[in-house]
Amino acid sequence: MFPEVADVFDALAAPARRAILDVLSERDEQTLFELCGRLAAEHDVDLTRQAISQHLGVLEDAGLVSTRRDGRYKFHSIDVTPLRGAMSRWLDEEKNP
Amino acid sequence: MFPEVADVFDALAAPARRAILDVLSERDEQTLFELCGRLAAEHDVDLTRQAISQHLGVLEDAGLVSTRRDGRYKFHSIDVTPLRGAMSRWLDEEKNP
DNA sequence: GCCACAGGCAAGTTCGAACTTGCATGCAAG
DNA sequence: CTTGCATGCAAGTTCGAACTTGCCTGTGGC
Repeated sequence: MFPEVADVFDALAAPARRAILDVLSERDEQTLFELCGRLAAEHDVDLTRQAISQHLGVLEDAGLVSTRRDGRYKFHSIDVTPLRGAMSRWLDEEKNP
Repeated sequence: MFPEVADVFDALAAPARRAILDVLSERDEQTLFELCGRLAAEHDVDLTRQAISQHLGVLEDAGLVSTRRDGRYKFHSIDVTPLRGAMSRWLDEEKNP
């Protein structure tokens, strides 16, 4: 039930999803419509709302985005914790001669 | 002409390529045939030699693998430098309140 | 109640990465 | 030079992710 490391890499593979993480790293707690606007305006991402929603679902399944529901709004935030776990397999094995 | 950040994420997207990096992180300077053997034996990667070669090409284009030619042998080594550059966009912006 | 807004679900299309197959190249040992 | 091994190139197939389209659900304001 917990996100796998492979899901993290799959999530990072799409440029649109990396742009979403960029937008969320500037400010947390953004709604789907806010994200769509910022992506189109500042990141040259011209996708439909549904496409962005699907990307957010992938990011959420990978554990990179957490959500909070409030009425008819759903706020999205970034969580970089899985990033460290995914990269540690190569970055932690530093040569210490 | 230098590898782009997007190439790094594309390279990391395929499980077979992550397995290649795992094998190379255990020991550098391995040939294509050595890699094929270790991948099949220890990582459940059952691909043809040509497939592994193509994956190595992608990794090399991304700057994650460096090569050295000696006669009819080609030795491959891992280079984690592009990994840090690719991840810094999110991991470096740590909250320092 | 009704309407407008925020978001979710599902089926269909398309396009490219991944993989295979077959042949070509280059080097080295005999 | 011939033979065998390590690698490279190129064309073809397949399968799934990405994206769109259309409709549905739910919430809040009037």
